[in-house]
Amino acid sequence: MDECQSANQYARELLAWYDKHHRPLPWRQNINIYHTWVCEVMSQQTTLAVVIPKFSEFVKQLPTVYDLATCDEDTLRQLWSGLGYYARARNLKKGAVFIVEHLKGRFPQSYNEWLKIPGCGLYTAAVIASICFHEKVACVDGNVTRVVSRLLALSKDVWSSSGQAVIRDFANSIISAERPGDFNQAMMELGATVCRKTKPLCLLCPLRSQCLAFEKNCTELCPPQKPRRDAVDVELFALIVWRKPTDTIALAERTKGFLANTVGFPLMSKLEVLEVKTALKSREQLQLVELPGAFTHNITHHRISGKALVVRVVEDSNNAAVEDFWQILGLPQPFYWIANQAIATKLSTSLDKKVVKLFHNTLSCYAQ
DNA sequence: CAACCGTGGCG
DNA sequence: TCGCCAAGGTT
Repeated sequence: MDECQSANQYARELLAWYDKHHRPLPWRQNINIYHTWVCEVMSQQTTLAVVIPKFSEFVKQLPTVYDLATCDEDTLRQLWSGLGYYARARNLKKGAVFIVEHLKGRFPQSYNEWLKIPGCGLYTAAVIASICFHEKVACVDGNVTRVVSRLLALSKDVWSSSGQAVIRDFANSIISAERPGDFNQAMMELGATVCRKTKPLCLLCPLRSQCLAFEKNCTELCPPQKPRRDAVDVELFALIVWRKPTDTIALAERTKGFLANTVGFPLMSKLEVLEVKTALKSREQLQLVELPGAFTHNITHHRISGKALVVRVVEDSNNAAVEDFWQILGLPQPFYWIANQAIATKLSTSLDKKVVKLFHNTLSCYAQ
């Protein structure tokens, strides 16, 4: 029963600290399964400061799982704009549709059931199950990994799947049976505010007396740095197909490469730009202009230097020429004509917003 | 299992 | 300014 005693001590100290010091996050006001699900998916791989306003707007516009399941894609994109990893938003909606269509709108009630929901992995299922259903299952995120690796003075291999299993097993061995949800949130809160990656505030830590890394004075080595890919430079071109007479612009659902499955300007390599130029030689009604200026944009480990090309459709009567051109180049389908004035409200990704800014800057230059 | 994917904020 | 990073999941 030694193990039980010490486990209780971890949880007891941690929860006492949490009760006193936790931050008042909007989704903690009162427990709501839908809110918990949305905020946890939103919070994946991002920072809470960014999530908080986005979360509030999201649940204001889509207050229930029914609203999410039936919302249009454009609304979803706008609500997710700025959060990145758009597959999370698509999966969230997929999950809502699944819950409405196959579960009669009744949320899954357990860890194992939540694991079946799209975009819901070990972490998210554990958080939801513990907070909403008091299931005794520990979540493991970057914070929990850091806290546990220090408690146990683990200075290597905590990020691999086997290492994560070790972290998870330990967290499960000390989780509070009475308040599993608060325990999980407390571990993350401790990692975020006290047991920080750099300059941890050990003197304020409720688990200090049980922390091996503190005892050995090796918190800087625990956990080891996450392995990262080397940065890669990429040159990218965005295609702005512009029907000048009607002042409309083509946006497409990109199907591959960067920002796949999002709507915006077709993106291409320098090589593909050459194909565009060749295709345009025999089409006098389409004029190609490279916009002055450039933009930079990072996507994971890619350092993108981008330029924008305008394909100007001179005569509006010639819609067929564009269709033809689009198909020959294998540009992403389907594509839509959007009024130039409304274009900013239709774009969701940060990269597309940079592109359109370049375009509008140029237009205003010519107007003067 | 390693690689992949977006973004805004911060030191 | 710029590299690093943050409440992961999918393939």
